[in-house]
Amino acid sequence: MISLNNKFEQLPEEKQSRIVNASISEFAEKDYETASMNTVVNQAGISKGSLFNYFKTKSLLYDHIYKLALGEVKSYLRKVRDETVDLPFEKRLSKIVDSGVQFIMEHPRLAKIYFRLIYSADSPNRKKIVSELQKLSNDYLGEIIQDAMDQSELDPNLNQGKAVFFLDSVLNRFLKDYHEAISQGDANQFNRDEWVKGITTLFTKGLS
Amino acid sequence: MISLNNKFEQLPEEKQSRIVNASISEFAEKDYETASMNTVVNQAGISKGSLFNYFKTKSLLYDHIYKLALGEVKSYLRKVRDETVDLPFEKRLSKIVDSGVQFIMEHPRLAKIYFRLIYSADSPNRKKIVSELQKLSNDYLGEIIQDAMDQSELDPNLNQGKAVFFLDSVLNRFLKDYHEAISQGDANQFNRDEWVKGITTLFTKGLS
DNA sequence: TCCTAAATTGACCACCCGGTCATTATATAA
DNA sequence: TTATATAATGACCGGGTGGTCAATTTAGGA
Repeated sequence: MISLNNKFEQLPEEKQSRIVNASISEFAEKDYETASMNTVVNQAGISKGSLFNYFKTKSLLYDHIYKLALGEVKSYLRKVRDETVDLPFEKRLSKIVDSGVQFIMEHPRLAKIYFRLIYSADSPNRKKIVSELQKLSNDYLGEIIQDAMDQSELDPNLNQGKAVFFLDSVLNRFLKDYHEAISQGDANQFNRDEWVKGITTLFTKGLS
Repeated sequence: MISLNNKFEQLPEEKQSRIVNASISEFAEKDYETASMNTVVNQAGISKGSLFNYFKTKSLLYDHIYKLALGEVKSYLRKVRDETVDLPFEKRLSKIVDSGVQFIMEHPRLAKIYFRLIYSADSPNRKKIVSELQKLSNDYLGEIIQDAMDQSELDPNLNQGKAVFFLDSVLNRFLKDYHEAISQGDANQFNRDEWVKGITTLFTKGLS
């Protein structure tokens, strides 16, 4: 039952990674409709027929890449969650932001695909993908907020869903701006520590 | 010196609005690269040659539409700002959200172009446009927060820039989700009043 | 070494794109 | 009514797209 039809997975790893690499670059640079299979094959150094032999359609190639990106994101989230279970809320939040920033710096192209997917984008399975990501984020941030409530670092009676929504909004926006700043060269107009302190204060005491 | 070269503006209004209408639909439905001039001319009921006579390039047509959309947004913002100058922060915030929701319902296609532009999008002058929008929003929300600080509804010592960033993040995210929910039919999972109360509380007292 | 089965190739297909421009239709003034 | 200037048309162009498939190269067992 293992690997029925994916000829791609049978390929030597070096060739696989050439293809994956070229695909990531292309889907990071252009949105789904505009990304070109011709560019991918040229950059990967294989023939067009081969690519369409490995992936029957453009949509299936995109699927492969997106799942790969999502897997990376998930493992990052899991790692930071597990590494911070017994830290106080503020420290935890700080680590989350740090690891987000780190992910962006280590995988700028995957980050671009991620943001392209979340905001706008008419990718093949957009609705399904976005709701999957939504759930992922909800579970993840929900857990962290719940922990903070259990430890009485946040009001135990607060509306968890709303808190998650606020946190998610601000986090995503920060990371998106950060990513954009980096990919335009003029990075570190962002003081990360100060920013983290700001959002923690917002959550625990408000702005007043 | 008035209207040197724009043959478009000389057209009878009915024809203009047919073209504008078709263009808005197309740019709302597809992103810039994918949007088709052929679709526009067919939907507008004019010939291709004519459209390219009125607008020399696709990019110039997009410019026209985008400026039109931005004008509508601005007038909305101005209106709600002026109508709420002497209301308390919470009421003011509530009105802002309301007017955002109202705009989305009255101009769903313009809203779609707006969101497409802000997030992702490889539109011709993206960088310039986005920074213009950023400035608009900063000035607008900055003014409202400054007023609240002056009235001691918010801490007079708080970092205004940061406050604007938080508010902008949450507002935009809310409106984006709201817009998406509406355009998928399953609206009003959103309790607007409760949501407004939530964000006001967050800003004035935090979540704890 | 030869034969065969599988992997790889790139010319080719139908289609669509933004943009052009010679031709045609329309409005206006004489 | 006719001559002329202006507006509108759509066939056409070069180029790019996702996808196909007959022909070729490659690999491995006998």
